Amino acid sequence: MITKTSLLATRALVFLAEAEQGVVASPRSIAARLGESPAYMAKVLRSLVKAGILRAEHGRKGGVLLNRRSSDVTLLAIVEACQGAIAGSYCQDIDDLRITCAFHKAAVELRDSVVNALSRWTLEQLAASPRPTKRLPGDAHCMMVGFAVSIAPGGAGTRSRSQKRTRRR
Amino acid sequence: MITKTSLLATRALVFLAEAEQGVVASPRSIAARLGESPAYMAKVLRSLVKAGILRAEHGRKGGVLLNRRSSDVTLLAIVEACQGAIAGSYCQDIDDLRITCAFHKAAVELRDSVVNALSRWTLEQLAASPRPTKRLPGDAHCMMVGFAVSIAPGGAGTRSRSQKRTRRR
DNA sequence: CTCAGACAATATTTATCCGAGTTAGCACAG
DNA sequence: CTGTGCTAACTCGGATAAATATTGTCTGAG
Repeated sequence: MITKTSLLATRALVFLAEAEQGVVASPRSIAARLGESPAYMAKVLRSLVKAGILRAEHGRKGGVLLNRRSSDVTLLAIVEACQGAIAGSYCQDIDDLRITCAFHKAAVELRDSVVNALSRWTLEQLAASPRPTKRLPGDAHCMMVGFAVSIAPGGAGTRSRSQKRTRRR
Repeated sequence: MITKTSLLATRALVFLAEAEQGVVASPRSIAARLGESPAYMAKVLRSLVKAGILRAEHGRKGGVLLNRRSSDVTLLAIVEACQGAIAGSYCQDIDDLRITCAFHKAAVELRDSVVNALSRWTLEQLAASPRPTKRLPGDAHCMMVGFAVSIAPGGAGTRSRSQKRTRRR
């Protein structure tokens, strides 16, 4: 539902939101800080620039920085920047729901639920509490911190490939 | 979000709900009626049997029939039968949300939104209004009727392969 | 450093196929 | 009328294949 790309984008944005205002960070430094692949990070950040969430600075000391206040960036905007628009409907968009099948109505309701849930959260809120406040029970890990857990349906916890390859600091 | 497999399962179940009570239908006949591939239909129906939504009858005149009242079958159960459990959370399941990061809280809220939206709809409701009541505007098509539309993010309408190959009646 | 892709690797979804087993229908011999 | 054998139509549990999507890398130009 939320892809690994969207999660990485969120983590990068939280990192930038926590940084000093106006600080320009390069994809390489963000990737190093988060323990992820620089090439992949660059790609993800590009889609955030394209969506207007980030602004890029060219040149030798270039990189990216937040283009809006973190209170103005919703989780919906982040997810849509990475995954594209939340599916409109499972029938084509039709204004008058009275004439559609019941399944269409259910699909619209589902989409609205997802959009509402994602819209309620902002980058500011995510950055205010970016990590667990205590040690998680058992061998649970927090994905915002960097141990990837499979989020496939019925997901079993596994290390992502990038985790295996990229040395964490 | 809702895969093509889940959609096909829903269409098959609506078909069975509309049929007479207790009627056993074979995958081949359901596939023919819905204009889909018999082999794929058989596979989809097997997962519904496994989930207890349908019951199978062996033998020459075998097939499937509803195992519960249609008012007791939720859209959530159908989707989970096909796609697996709606992702628990993007961190491992943790009861005490007070100690998790904000993103975890958002993820749990998102999952709950999806589960709630899907739980609100039953097979009975979907079967009560299985088709649009009027001709849809433009060249829009209803997926419950059988013209597949791409539901990928930013989806553009396309014919599914099975639609191209299987002659509709 | 960014950018815009192209490309590659991996994973998931869609779809088919197969052998073993179950059940019913039918032809035929007795 | 009964028993037998064959055939056909089904289920089941996977394995396999094709198509699509996601993750991740690379390159040249700026």
